[in-house]
Amino acid sequence: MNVFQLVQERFQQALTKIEGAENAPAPLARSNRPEFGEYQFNGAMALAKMLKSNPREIAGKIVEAVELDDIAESLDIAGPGFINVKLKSEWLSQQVETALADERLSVEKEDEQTVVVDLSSPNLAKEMHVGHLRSTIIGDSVARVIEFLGHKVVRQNHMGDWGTQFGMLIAHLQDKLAADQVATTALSDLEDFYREAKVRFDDEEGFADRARQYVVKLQGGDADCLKLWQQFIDVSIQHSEEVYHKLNVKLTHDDIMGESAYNPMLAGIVADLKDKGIAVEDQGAQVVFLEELANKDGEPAVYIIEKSGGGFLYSTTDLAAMKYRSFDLNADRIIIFTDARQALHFKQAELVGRKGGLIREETSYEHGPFGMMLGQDGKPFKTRTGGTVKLADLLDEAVERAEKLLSERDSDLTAEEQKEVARKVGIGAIKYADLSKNRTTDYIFNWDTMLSFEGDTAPYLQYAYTRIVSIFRKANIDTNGFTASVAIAEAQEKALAVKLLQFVEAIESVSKNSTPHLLCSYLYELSSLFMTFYEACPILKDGVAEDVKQSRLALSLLVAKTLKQGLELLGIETMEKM
RNA sequence: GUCCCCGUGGCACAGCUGGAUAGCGCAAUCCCCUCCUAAGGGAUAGGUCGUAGGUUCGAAUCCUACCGGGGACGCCA
Repeated sequence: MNVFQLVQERFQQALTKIEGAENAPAPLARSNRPEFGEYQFNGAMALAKMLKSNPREIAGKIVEAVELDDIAESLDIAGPGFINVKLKSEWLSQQVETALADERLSVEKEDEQTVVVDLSSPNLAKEMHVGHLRSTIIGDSVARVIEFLGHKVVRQNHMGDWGTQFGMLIAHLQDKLAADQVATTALSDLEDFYREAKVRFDDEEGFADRARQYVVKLQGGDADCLKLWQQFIDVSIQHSEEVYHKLNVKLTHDDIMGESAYNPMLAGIVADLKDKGIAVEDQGAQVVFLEELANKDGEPAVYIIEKSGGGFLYSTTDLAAMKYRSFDLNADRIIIFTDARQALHFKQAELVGRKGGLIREETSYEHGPFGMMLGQDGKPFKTRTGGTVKLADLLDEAVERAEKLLSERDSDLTAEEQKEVARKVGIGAIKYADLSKNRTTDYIFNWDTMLSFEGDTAPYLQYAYTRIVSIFRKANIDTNGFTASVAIAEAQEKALAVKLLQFVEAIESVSKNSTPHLLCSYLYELSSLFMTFYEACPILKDGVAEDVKQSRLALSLLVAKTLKQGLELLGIETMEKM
């Protein structure tokens, strides 16, 4: 049950009964003040203008026409013509009871779509660093949400396993082998190996050309190259999977669909686009000129799909991926999470794909951009020694800090339990710090903010959850199958109930916009309202009437269930004690 | 040069299709643990929403210009 939608539909219906307003929009908003009720209809003002009438008069007509008696206790016209909807406590109580009895917490499934989510996509030539965090966890969360809403989600880890950098690595490895050095040792620290190769690529005469030749050989299926390449891939994938495990991300080996997987399609894509007259040869390379993105002088933008020396680029791979996802996987939506620098690339890719029939008309192609992580100095994030921060190290640090905090406080947890709690808190804090931001711009990485356990953080949400579980434990009541009749009386109870029913609104907007931060803020607000309720409305204390106690227990339990479900959709774990 | 993104209290951020007195967290000051876990609650202080125009009954939100920051723009991904 989506309350927002329900109320909006009722207003929409009401408008059809008013002459001249039959097709008018029905703008509804959530109220920001309790005295204005829970929802407000803002359409009267615009409508009054359209009908050349008085807005408050129009509002009066709408109030008369709208049928909300079953759910609203009052409809007030305020200010220039706002219609404030105050929901009935009895109705809210009943909705809470219904949601509590429903495994899905009253979240209905949507009509099933096939949604391809392209996430994480690390560059396998390097160890995962902090910059890979966003694509991985934002993609993971959005995929979970869409799945929860009843869709078929195909996760695709578009690993960077096929570009120029592998030619570079192979060339370097070849030289090391020729010099009788043990290659497996060299591979054990991929990061160093990559750095060495990169230095040679940038500085050493002739090395870059050799590297490029290796790429062509690799893409052409040369057996020796493939063998060396495989060595890098295996080491690197194993490393990524360790990180995913630590991060509690739902990505498996089966989700890997790296760039190399599209290799057999690349030549065909280019040939097809040439046949259709979309791609042409220019300066030795195969390119598509895009008039749609021309500058003021009429010069079209250029999208290169094959290099002058032969050899394909990530643009070619992305076109192949587009085709595969749209036609073979039958995707209704394709959502790609990468950093914002690639925005133009994906815009161009879509233009080319649409022209060339590489994507079905009904497939939506969406890029979910986000900013890069910067250091305090505003430059790309580095360690004190100048290296990039490894993602695995960041995660370990978070867990260590949580462990330290836990060991400093009184606790009835065993050492083992403490460790587990610290892991969930530490990892949760990092993920939440990132997921709760909507920035498409670059943002400053700060250890202390990211590893804070106070305020608007994951531990705050986890803490709210444990508090509720603790109440039930103390009262010796099983949460499984617990039901009670709910009777909302206090303001804090009502605010909490209203927020609880808005869970579906939150996750639907996450699905629609691919923005998990909306779920973060929802869960934070819910927790915050619970904390207020918890302070103001005693549950187990002496003097609380039995029916009130039962009602408050039910309300609390629905909060716990919503928090647990919501956090799970963010990929953040909960615990019974902390 | 062209295009894209961003500019909200000391810091870090929310503000959905324009709506009623711009929210939240850190940090600051002050309260609250014989009481369901103080990783908490309550209160105070702090903002001409980059600047200037425009559209509108109404603008942080839409439009234009400018300033400032970041990014992308043919053989990296």
